[in-house]
Amino acid sequence: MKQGPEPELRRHILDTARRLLTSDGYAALSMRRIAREIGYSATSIYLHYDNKDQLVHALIDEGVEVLYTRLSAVPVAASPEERLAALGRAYIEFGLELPEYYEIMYWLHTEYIERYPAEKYRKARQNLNFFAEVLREGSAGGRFEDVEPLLGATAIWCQMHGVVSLINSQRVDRKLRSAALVDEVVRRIVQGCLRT
Amino acid sequence: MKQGPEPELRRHILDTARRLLTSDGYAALSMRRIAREIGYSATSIYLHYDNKDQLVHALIDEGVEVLYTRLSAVPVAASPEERLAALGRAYIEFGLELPEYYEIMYWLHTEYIERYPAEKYRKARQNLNFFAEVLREGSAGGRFEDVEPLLGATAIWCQMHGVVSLINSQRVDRKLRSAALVDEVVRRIVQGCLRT
Amino acid sequence: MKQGPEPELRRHILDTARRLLTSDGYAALSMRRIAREIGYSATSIYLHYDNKDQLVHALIDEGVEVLYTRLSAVPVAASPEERLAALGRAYIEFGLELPEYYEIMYWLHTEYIERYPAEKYRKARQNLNFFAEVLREGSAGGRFEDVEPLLGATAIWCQMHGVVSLINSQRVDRKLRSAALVDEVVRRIVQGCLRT
Amino acid sequence: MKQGPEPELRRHILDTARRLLTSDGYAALSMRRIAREIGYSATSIYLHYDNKDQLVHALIDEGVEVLYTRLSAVPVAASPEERLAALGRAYIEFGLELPEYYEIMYWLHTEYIERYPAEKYRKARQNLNFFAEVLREGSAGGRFEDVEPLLGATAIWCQMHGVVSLINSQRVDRKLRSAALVDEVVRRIVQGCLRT
DNA sequence: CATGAATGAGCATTCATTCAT
DNA sequence: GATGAATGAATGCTCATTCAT
Repeated sequence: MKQGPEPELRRHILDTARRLLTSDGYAALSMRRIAREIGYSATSIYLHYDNKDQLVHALIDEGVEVLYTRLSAVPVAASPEERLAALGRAYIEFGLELPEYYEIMYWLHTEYIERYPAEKYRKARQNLNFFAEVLREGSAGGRFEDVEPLLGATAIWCQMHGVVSLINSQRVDRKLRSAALVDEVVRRIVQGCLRT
Repeated sequence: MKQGPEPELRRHILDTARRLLTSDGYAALSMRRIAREIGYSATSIYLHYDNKDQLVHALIDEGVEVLYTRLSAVPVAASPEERLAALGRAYIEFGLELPEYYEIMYWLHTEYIERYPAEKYRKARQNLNFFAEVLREGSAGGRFEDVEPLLGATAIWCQMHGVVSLINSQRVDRKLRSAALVDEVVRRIVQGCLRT
Repeated sequence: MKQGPEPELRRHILDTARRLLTSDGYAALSMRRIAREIGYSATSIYLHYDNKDQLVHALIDEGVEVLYTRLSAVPVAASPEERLAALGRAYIEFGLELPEYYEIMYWLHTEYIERYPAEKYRKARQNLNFFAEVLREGSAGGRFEDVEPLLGATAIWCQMHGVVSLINSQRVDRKLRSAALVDEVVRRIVQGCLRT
Repeated sequence: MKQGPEPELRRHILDTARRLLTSDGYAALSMRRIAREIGYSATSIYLHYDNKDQLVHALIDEGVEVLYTRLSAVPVAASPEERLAALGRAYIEFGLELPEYYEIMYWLHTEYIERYPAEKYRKARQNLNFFAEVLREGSAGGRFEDVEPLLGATAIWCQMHGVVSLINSQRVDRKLRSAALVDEVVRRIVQGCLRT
């Protein structure tokens, strides 16, 4: 990957790529289209990214990074329940507020994931640890059911990813307010952990 | 949409399209590839579907239909909890066993959703009713928390869609067995409904 | 390879390709360029040839075929010397009169040869047999030196290919008449075989 | 052409160009690839060569030069036959041992020949004189047939060029050993000159 | 019912070259 | 001497679609 001291255009490229992806869908993410949009020749993009793969990977990288930053910023809480709720809410809000960052991580077909460097992949998984950790705490404190942390965290991930994914693709009944759905999902995330 | 008296080829087209989609990915879903695969000319497909949109819509229709059939076949159960678990399991199994039916509904949908006829869209929503119904029952019987049924059903949908989606796109840690994750998700679906 | 009953355009394509190759060189042999030249869209060429490789192979095929036809047409002769001279002259004349057929067989880089079907390759070699055969005859009759026929034929091939190649690429001194050079080469071909 | 006081980079450029040409074929001979390979920017090459034409011409120049040096180094011999054989062998060995020097003179030449300066062209012809000279000697001494020296030399050139060309492009039957073919060609070169 | 012929638009990528620094 | 940024043109190839038959 190239890494010049001129990151302006790189930013422009990434932002435009993201905008295109969310506004016009997967098919709009073409080198030519991005170039046209930023008013440069298609060739110019190749001055900053060796090929489309690397550009897409850069997009994914940023998504992973931003999510990590957001989860890191979740303040400590009085109880595991509260912390879990806060983390879940942070994840979901990230997905809803920055769909252009979120969707690139999930919309893109497996083909891009296959070529995604294993090392970065591991970093992406790190975000799950926030959840595994709080499950461990809650479990140790006796408040949460004893469930294998990775398993529990992944199940919670399913809930969070599901709600972000359905809302962003506008599949949720219009009669429902998104905020209400998010609240309910968060409530179910926590309740699903409690010892019965 | 055209509706000739020769449904054999239509079947052949849809099946092939689905097979291509899951075997070779999104990019393989082209009129030409389908035609080549079934041994007909590309033009022939247009005798049965006006354009690619309509073909894709037909694929989605079938997915909705098959899911409906599966959910309808879930037997009555002794308790709302059991019925809910059975319904959830049925949904998830549908998504995992027939990814070629499931993915086209959610993965491709996003690009075709705008052009998807509103009337069919409503029919797709019907599948949510199975879940809203059992929530109503459980709530009436005092076992379930009192939650607005559509809201609760949608939250459950998030859980189911999330797990299907993450497993099928192979994003779940390989250390986890899919079956275990599904069990945990189902468990959390039920527990999320219980009165506390 | 496609093989429709509509060979007109195929002919047009092949002829144009050959003309371009000899007039404007290797780089002019592009699908788009051919298309532009024949007044069709680039896509149309793909209706007749699956890809560029197959088109080029078709060009080579025809060259091999025409050469074979010409060598076959060389009449029987009174002596091996005369037959050898006639064969050599036929080969060289083929190369000089139909450079567009000859050059495609030799100019094109090895990359095309690597993908050339082995079976056709063998057929191309067949043309060497005409020469091996007459060497065998001459040797049996005691007129020619005893040299392994394949070896001798290949050495003669070098002479023929060399003269065609140098004349066609205009490397021969302008003071020399081509006809004189060809005569001299043919003379040397025969004399190189004679028993000393 | 530019002529700076820094010939190191020029050397580096030419060597790399040649290496690329023989290792990865014709298509690899691009300014960008050369630049990448030597670790300089593409622009830098233009400090030493006005354009690709001039670079290629420089490559050809060197080929002509090296061949001249090799032919010059052929020691005097007892007889014209021996000297002719030695010269022929030297030419062929040059072509086979240094294909990166030889091929650029003949393979690429065709596309660049039109723009090759006439003055250099004449120098290239000089190499033919070695052969014309020995023909003259042999003829004077009565051992060789009386053939116009330029004509004879050119005919011999055809033989040498043919064998180098066919072997290097791997068109010779694998059953044949290159060394045997070269021997036979050299033998025929000499025999073709002898008075009968 | 079915097809072959045809096309314009699009794709990712590479190229030789220029120009300001 | 050297470079980064930039570009227009070109490449092989695929696509959805149309139309006359």
